[in-house]
Amino acid sequence: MTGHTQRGQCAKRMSILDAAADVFCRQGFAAASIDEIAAVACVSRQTIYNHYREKETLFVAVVEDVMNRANAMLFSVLSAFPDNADNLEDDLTAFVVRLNKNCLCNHDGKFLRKLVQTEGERYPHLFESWRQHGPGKLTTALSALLARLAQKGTLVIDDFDVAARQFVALANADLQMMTLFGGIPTDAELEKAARNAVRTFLRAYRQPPAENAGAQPQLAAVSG
Amino acid sequence: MTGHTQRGQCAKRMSILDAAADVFCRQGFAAASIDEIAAVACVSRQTIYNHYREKETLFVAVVEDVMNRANAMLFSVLSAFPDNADNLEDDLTAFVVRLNKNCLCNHDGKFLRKLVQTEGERYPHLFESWRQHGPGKLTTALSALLARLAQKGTLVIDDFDVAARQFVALANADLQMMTLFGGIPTDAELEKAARNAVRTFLRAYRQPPAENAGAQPQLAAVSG
DNA sequence: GTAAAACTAGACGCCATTGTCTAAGAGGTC
DNA sequence: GACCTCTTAGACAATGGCGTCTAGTTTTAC
Repeated sequence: MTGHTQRGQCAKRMSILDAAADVFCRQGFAAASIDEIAAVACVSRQTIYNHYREKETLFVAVVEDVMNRANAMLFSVLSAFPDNADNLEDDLTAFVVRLNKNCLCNHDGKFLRKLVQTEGERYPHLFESWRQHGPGKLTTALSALLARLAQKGTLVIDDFDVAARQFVALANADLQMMTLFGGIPTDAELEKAARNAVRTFLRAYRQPPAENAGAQPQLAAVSG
Repeated sequence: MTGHTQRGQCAKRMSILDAAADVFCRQGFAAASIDEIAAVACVSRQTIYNHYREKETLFVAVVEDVMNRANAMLFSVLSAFPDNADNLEDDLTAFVVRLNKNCLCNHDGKFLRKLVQTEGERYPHLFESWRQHGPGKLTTALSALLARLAQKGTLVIDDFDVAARQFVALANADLQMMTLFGGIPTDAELEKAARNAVRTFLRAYRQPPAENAGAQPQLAAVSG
């Protein structure tokens, strides 16, 4: 009965979710029509209503689906944060490239950002979840990872949360304009943007080479 | 005939524009209804159709109105960019506070950002104009202003455009999350965010003091 | 005061969309 | 082949918004 019929159903469900994500992202919730979603998904309109009772249910399902994918990807990228300090600039640059490419500048990232800004006030719980598991998690995790580097004496950081936010901000500095209107950066642009970001970040936070010998430089100025 | 009737008409027009900006910003173009705009503006629906032929005309008028205000404000803020290098940290911090408060975190800034992201692909010319006179202008102008500081030997910058983008990115690093979901930062938060941004920017770009003179390595002045 | 212009309130037709319903087809298992 | 479930295409009522029109009221100009 159920069980093997599931494959077909599952395929339909995914097809619908993908199509709906596409249309919702382009049109926004209000302007997106079920008919268009059905057409894009190559599925009858009734099938959509069978799986998801109404438009809003579908919308919530789409968001959760995209969020799950994005969270998994973010976790995966974060787990490859450089651990040792030789070649820190190159390693951090590669990390930023992966972060931008797979989390912030890809389809899902664009969708979630757009969505939160447009429908965030109307669906607060949805936004809350994104905030905690998306960028919130990113900042928290990065903060811990930077702390690890600082503990090794590679970086000098007074406020890890601030540094984490600045790291992300710098990583996006060159791409923000492009991603804002939907452009997808090339590999070369990603590389260059990441290099710029990391250089500036390291200039600001890198442990300066011990000038006098065992001088502990820069006693981590006051945290705000 | 015309001329003095303008006052009443003009008041109505502005009232409509304000109300429409409010509703369009909250609901998005598709979900915004003329009836609601009329109600918010305390004006009959027909009056709206008298002034602006149809919904899209009204929308374009609103965007242009907000853009003009925002451009004027941006110009005003930019013209107060610090010129001399004594007290650079404090002066830059005050500048960033003004920039964030009056250009990026205020109603108009929020509206334009939201708008571009939601309707930008549907109204490309509108977006183009914003891009040139809004953030595009900001980056270009900042780039020139930073060059002026660099020429005085205060800052060491290899790529002014990159530095300008990073300056803006850092200025927003701590506020992005908040402004994303519509929150308006308090004065204290603005101050702190600006201070963090400027400190990191200066650590990365400030001319290092001559090393072998009376050098404390990098005073990174902690001021309050 | 009078005439013209602007504003209001409401009714109206039109169209797109949502969500339901029905009859028929496709695909699988027993 | 019989049966069951999922799917499809299309018809359907209901809703709501847009834009027009009309009749009546207020404001402004002279």
